Amino acid sequence: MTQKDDFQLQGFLPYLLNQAAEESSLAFQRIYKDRYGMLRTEWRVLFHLGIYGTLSAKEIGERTKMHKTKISRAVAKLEERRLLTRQRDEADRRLEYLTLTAAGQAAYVDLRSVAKEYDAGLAEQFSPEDIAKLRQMLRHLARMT
Amino acid sequence: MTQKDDFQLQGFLPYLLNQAAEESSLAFQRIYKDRYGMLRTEWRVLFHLGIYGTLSAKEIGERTKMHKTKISRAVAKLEERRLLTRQRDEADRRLEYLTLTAAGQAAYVDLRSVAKEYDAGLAEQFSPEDIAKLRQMLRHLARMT
DNA sequence: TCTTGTTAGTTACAAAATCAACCGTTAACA
DNA sequence: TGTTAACGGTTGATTTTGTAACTAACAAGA
Repeated sequence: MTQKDDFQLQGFLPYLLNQAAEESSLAFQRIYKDRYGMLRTEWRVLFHLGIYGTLSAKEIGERTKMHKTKISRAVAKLEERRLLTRQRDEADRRLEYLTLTAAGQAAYVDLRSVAKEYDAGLAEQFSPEDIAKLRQMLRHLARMT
Repeated sequence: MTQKDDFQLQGFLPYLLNQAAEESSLAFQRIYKDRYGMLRTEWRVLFHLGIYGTLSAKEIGERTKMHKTKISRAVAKLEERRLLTRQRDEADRRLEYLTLTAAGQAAYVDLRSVAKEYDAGLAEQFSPEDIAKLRQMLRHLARMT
């Protein structure tokens, strides 16, 4: 209970970033979980395919920095639920191209609109300049510059 | 591969925050893991006790927003490694007060100095005003205002 | 051709997180 | 009191993640 030293955990960036990330993901998580039974890994894959169209698992890995086993499992789940299909590349048979089905597209479009609204709700708590600055700094910290 | 729509995942705050949090925790994680075999839950408990002195598990939960089972298991591990001790509250026998041992204090002091340096390394990538603003916004998003 | 190495992706097993049920203790109140 | 609910904390079962080893396919050089 007693203050023992002056280190501020609330100022430590990795901690602060984690808390902010967790808190800010909570309500959105509930939506994709309740509505589609998805995990974080799964909506990420879904969004990448929704945004970029057909991609291989490898390309998704490069873009998300998720480990390949996570992607493999997320893809398997999404395929099982008929939200995406795979197509083997005949020129290089190690590769599989992943594409959303109509149902997958629909799920993506739905969740995308939720995400847009959700993001706007977060952003409106700050001035447009501050939010722009925040995004820029986060991209830099995430090495997504 | 084809651009299919204009939604920017790189602008979606929950995603961006997660990526930044993950990336910025990586090197620090390696240190507490390699040096003390700790998990994220464990260094968080250690830091809270190091900073605030004696706390109950419940108080740690309020401060960290970690689930009580996580705390229970982290505390058990830290006790097992003789980094903290428990003392039952005789007035309310449900409560246990947790305090770092000398070894726990030493681990805390060591990791705190690592954290300070680490944080400084992150912070110096931006101007002091920008970093202050970032911290403030993150605290707000984390509801730690 | 025949290694040897690398790559895309999967699988098996261990470690960790989550969730619900649980125990002992205290509080509320009929 | 006696009974019921709430609380602090733990445990066990299930789910999810992480780590390594694996398969199948391709590539490069001798």
